[in-house]
Amino acid sequence: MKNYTNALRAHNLKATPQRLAIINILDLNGHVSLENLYTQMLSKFHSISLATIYKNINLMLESSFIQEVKIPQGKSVYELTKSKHSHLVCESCFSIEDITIDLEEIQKSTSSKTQFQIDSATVVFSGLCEHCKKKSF
Amino acid sequence: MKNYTNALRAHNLKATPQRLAIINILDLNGHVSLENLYTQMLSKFHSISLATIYKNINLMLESSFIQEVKIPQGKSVYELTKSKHSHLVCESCFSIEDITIDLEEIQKSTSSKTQFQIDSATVVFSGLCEHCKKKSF
DNA sequence: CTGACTGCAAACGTTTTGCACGGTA
DNA sequence: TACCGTGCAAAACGTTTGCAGTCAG
Repeated sequence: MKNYTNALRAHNLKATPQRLAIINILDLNGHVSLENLYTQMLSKFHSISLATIYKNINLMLESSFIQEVKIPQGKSVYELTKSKHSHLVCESCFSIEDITIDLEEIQKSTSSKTQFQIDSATVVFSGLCEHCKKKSF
Repeated sequence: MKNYTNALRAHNLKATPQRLAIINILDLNGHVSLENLYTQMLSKFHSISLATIYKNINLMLESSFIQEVKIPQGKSVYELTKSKHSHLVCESCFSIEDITIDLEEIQKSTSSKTQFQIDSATVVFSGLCEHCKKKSF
């Protein structure tokens, strides 16, 4: 289990047990909704406050330690900030996978077509994951 | 000004003045946040209720008459449902442009790489619009 | 004329805030 | 020890609901 103490300090955040637990949950689960995170935190800290969760999520968002992923037809989930990637959302089991895609060409042609300067791209593909695709027959 | 009465009826929604006004605002503005919509509605219906706005937005979302666009770093906006397209969001003036891009290739290669069945794609490019790009020098 | 829609007020769920206490560095 | 962080309670928001009156079809 990776130790995130120094990573937190590098973002000027104290390494409290609650924070380390939040990060570990994100690390293990990949993508977690707030209510899911709260539920998991409750099993580790029986008196954890929702306010603490919110405060930490917001602090870690501000310092870009984590990122919010807005799901088109669902609730936001949070993930540790990692290298640029896109998401696949299963509309049946609501699982989320990371995927790396090359948008270079599209961004270039879009930029030149519109004169818009593109700094970042958010891409979410929705459909059925491998498992649910099979089940749907 | 296009008349949306029949379009509403086709979705089993009565063509009330409030609804027609909402639709016209979306039509004229392209993309509108809830608070912006409420403000604009207030100037036409001095006693419009926020509840009415919400009820109508939700009904029109359910019938796919309109769609929600979740903006990565901002509030959701609503738009009339039109042919498939993506969005360019200016992080300086917060304007939103529609754009059509071809994702065929990327979807195909992503599908075969992951075994994920892709049914739809949500793409938002963020950056600077033509106007703000010039101002930023 | 009847069911659907509106506006109001209240309820609800989610997120934020203030404060006293406790823990990290 | 000095802040920063936590937990609690209350407040602030955003959204939904119930209801009585009104309107579109």
